[in-house]
Amino acid sequence: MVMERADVLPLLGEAFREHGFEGASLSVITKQTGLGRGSLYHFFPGGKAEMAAVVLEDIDAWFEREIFVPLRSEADAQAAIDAMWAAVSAYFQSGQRVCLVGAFALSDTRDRFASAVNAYFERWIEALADALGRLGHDAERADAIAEQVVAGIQGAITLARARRDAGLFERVVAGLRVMTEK
Amino acid sequence: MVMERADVLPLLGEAFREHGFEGASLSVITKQTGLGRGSLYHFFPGGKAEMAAVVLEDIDAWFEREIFVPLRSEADAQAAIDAMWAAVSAYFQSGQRVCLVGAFALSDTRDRFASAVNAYFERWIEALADALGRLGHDAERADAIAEQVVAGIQGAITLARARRDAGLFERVVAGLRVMTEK
DNA sequence: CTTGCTCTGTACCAATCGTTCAAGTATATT
DNA sequence: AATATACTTGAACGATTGGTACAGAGCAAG
Repeated sequence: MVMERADVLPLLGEAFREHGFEGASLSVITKQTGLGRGSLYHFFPGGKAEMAAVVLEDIDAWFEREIFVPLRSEADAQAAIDAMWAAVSAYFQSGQRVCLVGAFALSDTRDRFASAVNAYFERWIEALADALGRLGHDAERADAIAEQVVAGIQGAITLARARRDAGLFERVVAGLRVMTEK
Repeated sequence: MVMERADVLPLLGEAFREHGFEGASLSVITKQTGLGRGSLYHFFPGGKAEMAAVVLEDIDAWFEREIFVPLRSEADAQAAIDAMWAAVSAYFQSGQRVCLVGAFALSDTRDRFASAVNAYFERWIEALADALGRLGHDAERADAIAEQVVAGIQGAITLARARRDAGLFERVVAGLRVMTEK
C-alpha cells in the first residue's frame, strides 16, 4: 500500500490534539502514525513545525469547504446553519474531541501559528455572521451572535473535556443553537 | 529576603499558563521564578507535578473564596453575580490571560489532574446555579444557564487569545451577562 | 538485468529534559 | 557564640528531545 502525505494528516492531527504541539514528541508521532522518522522527514522536511502547519491547513480547508462556504453562499441560510450544527457535533464528537486550533490558541504555540489560528476563527465568525444576516438580522446583531456562538462552541469543548461529559456539550450547543434560529 | 512557598505560586502559575505543563520546562520555571533548581525541589519535592498540583489548589482556593462562596451564600444573589463578572474580567485580564484549568483540560495534562480540573468547573457551575436559583429561576433553568455561562467564559478566553482581541472577550462576556440578570 | 526514484529503518548527533545531591550560605534557637 | 534548621547553589546524572545521515528496500520503466 502506498502511503501519501494526505493519508498521514488525520493521524498527525490526532497526535497533536491529544498531546499538544510540545507534548507530541517524535516518538509519540511515530507510534501514532506508524511511520518511522525517515518517512516523516521525507514527507515533512521541515520537521514538527511543518507537520503542525500542514495539519492546520488541512483542518482549515475542511472547515472552509464543509462549513464556511455553505454559510456564505448557500441560498437557504437556515439550512446552512443547521448543517453547521450537525457538522460541529460530529466533528468534535460531542466535545470528546478537542479543537486543535483552540488548543493551540491557549498555549504559547499560538505564537508560532498566529496567523492560521486567527484566520480560522475570523472566517468562521464572518461566515456565520453572513448567514445570520441573510436570515434577517442586522449586521451588528449578526456579528454579535456569531462571536457569541463560536466562542460558546469552544467553551463547550473545554468544559465537556474537563468534566468528561458529552451531555454537557450537547446541552450547551443546544442553547447556542436557539440563538441562530430566526 | 525570605522566599516562602506561597510567594512562588503566582509566578509558577504564570509559567504554566504561558507554556502549558509540558512546555514549562525547569529552565523556564527557574527563569520565571528566579529560584534555582535546588530551591524549587526544596519547596516541591514532588517536582513539576507537585508544582502544578499546588498551583491548581491555589487557584481553586482563590476562586472558592472570592467567587464561589459569595455566589452560594451572599444574601443578595444579583450582587454576588455582579461581583463574579467583575472578578472574571479582572482575573482573566479581558482574555489576555489564560485560564490554567481550561488550558489543562484541553491537553492530555487533564488526565494527570483530572479530579482537580473537574471539581473546579463543577463547583463553579453549581455555585452560579445556586445564585441563579435564588434570583428566581427554577432549578433546571438555573443549571442550564450556569453551564452556558461558564462555557461561554472559557470560549471567550480561547477566542480572545486566538484573535488577540480583548474587545472580543468583553463583548462576549457582556452577552453572557444578560443571561444572569433577572 | 540495470537504472532511477520514492520510501523506510537504524544509528547517531548535540541539546535539553526532569531530577538528584553534596556543599554552601542564611536564619532562627539556644 | 554555638548549634540546628531552613534555604540556595550549581554541577552532574541518565533519559529523551528534535533533527540528520545514509544505506538499503521496494518498485516501475527502460
